[in-house]
Amino acid sequence: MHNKIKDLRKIQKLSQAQLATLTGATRQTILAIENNKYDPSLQLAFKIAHVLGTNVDNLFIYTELDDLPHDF
Amino acid sequence: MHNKIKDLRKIQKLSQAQLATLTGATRQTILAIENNKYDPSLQLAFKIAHVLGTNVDNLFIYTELDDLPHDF
DNA sequence: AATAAATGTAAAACATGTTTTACATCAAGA
DNA sequence: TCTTGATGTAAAACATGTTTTACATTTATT
Repeated sequence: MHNKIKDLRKIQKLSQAQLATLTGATRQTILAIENNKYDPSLQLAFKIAHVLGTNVDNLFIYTELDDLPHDF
Repeated sequence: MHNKIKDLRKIQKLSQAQLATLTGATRQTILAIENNKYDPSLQLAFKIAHVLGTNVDNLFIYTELDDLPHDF
């Protein structure tokens, strides 16, 4: 799983801190998600997509890798 | 947040156990999500949507309530 | 009515996601 | 060059999601 958050955020000229405020999350969370440290919860995914003017299916790219058990 | 999983699962004539197997989750997880005990992870949301022949934005309904802090 | 399959309840252990705090690095502008 | 804003690293505490196990209830089938 990866995502287009950083790209869309920059298009909107938002900082990580601003996106965090707009989504009710913290800057650390936005940072971690942008850098693929982990994936957001479904709720946060919806909020981010909404703020960035898109939807979850467009913002996040589900890869075949995500079908494998997590210890691969 | 709520979802259409139970409805779409029944249309496909799948049991909770079958849907669990097809998505790599357990029956308890499917049960809990169908009954809104909690929301799935983003990965699992994508897998369920895929198995049920739809997408995340269609399968899950994000409500205004989800914008409130969790202690409301 | 009896059996089996499907669904529901419950709780502990574990995995993942989020916040908080603090500090480091990088880039841009004064 | 100094300062500021933005981004990155790190780790502990906490919240949420998932599995495992066991058992109860409902629904369908014979």
